[in-house]
Amino acid sequence: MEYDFKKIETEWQAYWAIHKTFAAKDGGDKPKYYVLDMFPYPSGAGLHVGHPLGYIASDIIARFKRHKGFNVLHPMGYDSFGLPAEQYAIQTGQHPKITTEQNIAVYRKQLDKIGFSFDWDREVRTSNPEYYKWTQWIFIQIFNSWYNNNSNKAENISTLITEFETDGNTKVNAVCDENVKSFTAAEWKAFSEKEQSDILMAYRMAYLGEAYVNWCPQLGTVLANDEIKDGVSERGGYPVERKLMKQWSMRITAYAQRLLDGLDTLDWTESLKDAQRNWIGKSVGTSLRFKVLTPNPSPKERGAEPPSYLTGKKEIAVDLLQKAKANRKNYTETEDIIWQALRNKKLDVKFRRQHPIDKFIADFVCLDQHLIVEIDGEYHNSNEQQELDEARTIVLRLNGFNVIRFTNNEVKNNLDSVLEKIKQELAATAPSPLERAGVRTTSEYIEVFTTRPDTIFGVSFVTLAPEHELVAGLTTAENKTAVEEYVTIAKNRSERERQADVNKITGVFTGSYVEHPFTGKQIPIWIGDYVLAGYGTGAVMAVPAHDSRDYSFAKHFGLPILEVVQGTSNVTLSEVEGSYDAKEGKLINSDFLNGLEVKDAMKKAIAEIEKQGLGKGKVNFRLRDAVFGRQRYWGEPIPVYYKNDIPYALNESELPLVLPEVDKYLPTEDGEPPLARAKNWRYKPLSNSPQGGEDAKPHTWQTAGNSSYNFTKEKSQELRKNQTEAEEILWEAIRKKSLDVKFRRQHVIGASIVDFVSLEAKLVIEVDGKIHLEQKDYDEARTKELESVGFSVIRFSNEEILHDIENVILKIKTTLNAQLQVLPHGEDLGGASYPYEHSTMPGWAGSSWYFLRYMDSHNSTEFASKKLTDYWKQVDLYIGGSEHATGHLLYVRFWTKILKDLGHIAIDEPAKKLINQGMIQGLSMMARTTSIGSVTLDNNMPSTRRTFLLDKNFSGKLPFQDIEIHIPVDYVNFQDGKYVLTKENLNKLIEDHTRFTDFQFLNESDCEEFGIIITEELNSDFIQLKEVVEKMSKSKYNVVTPDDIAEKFGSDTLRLYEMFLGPLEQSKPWNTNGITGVHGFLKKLWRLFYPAVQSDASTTLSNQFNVTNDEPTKGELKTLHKTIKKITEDIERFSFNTSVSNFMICVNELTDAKCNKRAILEPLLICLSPYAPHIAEELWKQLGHTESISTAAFPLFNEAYLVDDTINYPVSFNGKVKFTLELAATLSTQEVETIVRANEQTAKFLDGKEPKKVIVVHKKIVNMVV
RNA sequence: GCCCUGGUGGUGGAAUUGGUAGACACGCAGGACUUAAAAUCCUGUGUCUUCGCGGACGUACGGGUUCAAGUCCCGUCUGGGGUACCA
Repeated sequence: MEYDFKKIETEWQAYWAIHKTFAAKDGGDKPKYYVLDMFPYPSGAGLHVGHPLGYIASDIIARFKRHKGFNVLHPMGYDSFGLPAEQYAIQTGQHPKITTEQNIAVYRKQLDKIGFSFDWDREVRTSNPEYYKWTQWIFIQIFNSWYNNNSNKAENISTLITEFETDGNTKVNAVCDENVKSFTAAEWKAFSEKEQSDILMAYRMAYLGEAYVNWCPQLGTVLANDEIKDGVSERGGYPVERKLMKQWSMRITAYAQRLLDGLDTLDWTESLKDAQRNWIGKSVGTSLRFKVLTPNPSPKERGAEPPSYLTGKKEIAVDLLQKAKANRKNYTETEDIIWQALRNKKLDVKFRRQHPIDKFIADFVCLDQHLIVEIDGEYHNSNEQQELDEARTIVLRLNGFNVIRFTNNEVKNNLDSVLEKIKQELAATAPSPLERAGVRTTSEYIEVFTTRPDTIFGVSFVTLAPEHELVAGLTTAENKTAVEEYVTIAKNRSERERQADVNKITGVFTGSYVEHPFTGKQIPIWIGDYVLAGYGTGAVMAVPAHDSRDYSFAKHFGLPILEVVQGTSNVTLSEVEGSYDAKEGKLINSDFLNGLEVKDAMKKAIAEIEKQGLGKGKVNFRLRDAVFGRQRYWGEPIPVYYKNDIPYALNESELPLVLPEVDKYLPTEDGEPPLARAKNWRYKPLSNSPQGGEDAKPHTWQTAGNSSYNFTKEKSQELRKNQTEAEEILWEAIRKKSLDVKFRRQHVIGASIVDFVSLEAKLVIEVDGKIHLEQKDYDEARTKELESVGFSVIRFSNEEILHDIENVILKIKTTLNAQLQVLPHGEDLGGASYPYEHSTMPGWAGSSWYFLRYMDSHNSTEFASKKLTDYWKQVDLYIGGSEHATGHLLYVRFWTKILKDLGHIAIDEPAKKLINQGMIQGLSMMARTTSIGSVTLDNNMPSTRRTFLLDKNFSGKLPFQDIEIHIPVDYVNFQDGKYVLTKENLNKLIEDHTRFTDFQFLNESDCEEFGIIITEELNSDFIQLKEVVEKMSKSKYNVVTPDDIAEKFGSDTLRLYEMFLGPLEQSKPWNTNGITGVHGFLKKLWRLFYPAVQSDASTTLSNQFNVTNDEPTKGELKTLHKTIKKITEDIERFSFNTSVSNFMICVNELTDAKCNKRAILEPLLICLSPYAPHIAEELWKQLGHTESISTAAFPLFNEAYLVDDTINYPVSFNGKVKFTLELAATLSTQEVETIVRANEQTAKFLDGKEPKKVIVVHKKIVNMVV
């Protein structure tokens, strides 16, 4: 019998499905093991060979652990909410639910073919109401919690309210919004409901807050930071803008430190942990406050005077300015030297050049200190000119300016002394900085965050983010226009633009100053968009000498650069371009910090800052709160409604809040999200509820008072656990028949507990047991009571349900339809109704807890029972792509920690061990083409276009441009080590794809016709193609599906080959070339069981099952145990590619030994079964086993079989191996040395010399140093 | 820029703690079987050199440590991924 993989694989896949071979047990004696894959988003394109890579690896582990005696949980499901299905819905109108279901069906079929050992009974789909009910429930838990810094965990919001009621918020130490005002208990009680709600919102872990968000207009939604790549949306690649919006967010920042610390406990790759560390971005520094000095008086305040820098004579101001401008463009060499020096030499004051003063234009002017520097050219030497100069000086002096003059030569030859003189002059004339500005200090402060408090004396300006709240207040009148213009532009710049011009330096001066906390100097306040509003305080103290960004800004605007840290190289900053950012060196020019090392200076600076009350040590995180709302349709509705503008969460019993139907999947005309289109989709408290009407609490259906409500609720929970057979059958049927409305069982209505109820349809179904025969009266009264609260009631007897459940369901359906038609909706209900939140949850909501749902996926009363989450605990092994490093993997850790804090689960990290599988890229096939003519779209007209396919190596001259196009990989042959497209396949391609209709190979007559000049002979049979590695995608015609491979070679081959390609974590292009190797291996394995035997007298060989019970030889046992050992080690370190090699070695050796012994082959099958389960199961059965191989004990290797009698010692001279020597393993190192020394070959290599040293490593190697 | 990774034959990749570099597989070359093809099997295959035995050189490059380096250390180049005015 030949190896018929198709038959074997189909049969075994069916067997596993029927026998539920891989169903996990919720308990038992075996230790548990939880292997999880990242569940896929079911896209329309289906699976390609890259997708199953990680699933195969996890399946090998799952199967291996089963062999090792573990109770394995290995589930699979679908992350089925998401943008693509919705985008498709927008285009086609097809409901995303349908698209998703179709895609899932395809996925499932593809997955089943590969033979995974998933426990499909536990499947989850995030878009199923039974699932997202609990996603919504978790949202509500998070909404109802706050982060208490004292206990360092999230707590129920009620503990905060209690706190408010007793002490106000003065003693509260919480993670909350920054602008929360303090209040007393009395004030709290006096607040209105709206005010209280607003305050609580500032503390809630899930909150509605105004923040700058990433808005994507094309997708019509906001996006989280991790959903943006390179400034455009990850899905679709659309531009993203910054926009101030009110949005649901999650206070993940509260967990920044714990998310960081938790990483140390995890067995994840260092690179992945690093990615998270970077994303969280902890930086330790200090906050520091700079006192704001009031702006110079505005012209208004001074009485309509022109700005202070307009010092020219008013009558001729225009002429002067023009002249000055001309002069500025037309400067002498000397003027330029001094100008550059004045700008850069940190004179600490601002100079202007060619500035009008009275009727003159002075060369350089410092307005602040009333100093003029003039440069005298050659012609100044004449007497006439000297007189003129003197007169000029007098006029300037009269204007209140001091004047100093330098000659060209002085500047050129001795710039330093010139600068020194200017300095002295400045010092002599300078008023104190504060006097100069005529300044009074204000009570305002600018608070900055810095990680370099040691460089405080290097601060030469302060920069605010354009959005900083003080910007408007600090801007002086004369800077107002410029600042406003700048702020407007900066605010509207999209993320992409900002990223694109990182090097473009922009900014504007406010006109105001702060006071340096230690020197008292006046420091200008600038605005620059290199400062981010959202990080730290939105303001920085700029130290251009020691921060590259500050440096560029200072250079660009000619601001002073003050060096305060001397690096080890002793090069001063003026000698090199750029800032010195390193955190090592000695402090200079820094008063009390002088001479200290950076580290010590930091400590001292912080101490001093804290002592003087200027600020304090502070930690900042780069991590931002996660935006949670999405203005999209295909996601979980956020279970919130608004009453009087106050958001309320739905009650647990009202969940799920089912996604409503809409006419279009687009935003409304007013820009509201799609959910706003839903008709009558409003929150409706019951009209006749005692607390109904305007003041209704969000309990809707209960008609009894609270005390009895609590009692009945407890009872209903008890009843749910204690159902009769008929009730159980009906419940199953109701759930399975998907009646379009949701039923609850043993639900409290008024004072009664009804068997089944649909709150939506207001329909109660009651099951009457035997006792009802005697209590008809009571039942009737009960029915009446229910009807009085607006419910219809139908009753079924036990018999009806047990014997004709179909009919019962039919009746329910009919009643339901009737009921729904008469039932008034929304506002018509009589009572009040309130709008729901129209945003849906982001994609990461459902995936942040799915690993918990698998533990208890059918639980309808809890997200997962405590018993089961305690049993399954953490995921033991999680496999998935590294692209989720800063998204999913951070959020899932966040939710796990919250759920733990709130007491719902016992673990605080979702997955102990995580492995990233590499990406499998596609191998595209490119052909060079040149096209002639044009395509006509009219079907009646033949296309006049002809496209010639050229060889990869085509050399020659084309009359038209050659373009590379993708050739579908299915049509490409691999021959003689080259990828080629044959004539035959080209013809097929033309038949199959209209796109290639006008394609043809180039021939000689074409060349003549179109003037194509060729330099080598044309091949008319095939052309060679160029291979390019890129992403697998339909448009690149390089997709290879697992189905293709399974069809040709079988799933076992596919599994082995995917593993054989290389290390799991490495990315690699898909290449089918080597697949014959692993397929051949399986055939070779098969032949160990079905060796070729001569049948009868004929010469033909046939394969008969032939396994003997003979005793294995020592060599065979060695082969087996060597393999067991290697495989076990390989699996444990996830080195699947080497496992496959080892299987090949083993089978090769056994084939050589013609081994067909059960004692060898049986354990080998178990080893192989995780990798190639179908063939293993089949041969296992052939060996006479009746049970599946899947739980057969994994063989243990016996060291005894591996011990060799002899060791083949390599003998090396000076580290170079010259020959080997087979010696008994029992020999000591001494004996080995003696033997080797005595060896004749040794003598040859020693050439008579005595070795200096002989090293013998026992059982390894001998080395002689000559 | 910063962080993380990798660089080994024609190709994918082995070499787990420093101990015979290139396992295993593909490809290629030659051969067997076959009318032929497929399938299967056998032999060879790092580079240079030599008729051959053999010899020399080889893990991106340059140094170093060591009896011994793909592996450890220092420096440089380079591919890939992540991240970015985060103060």
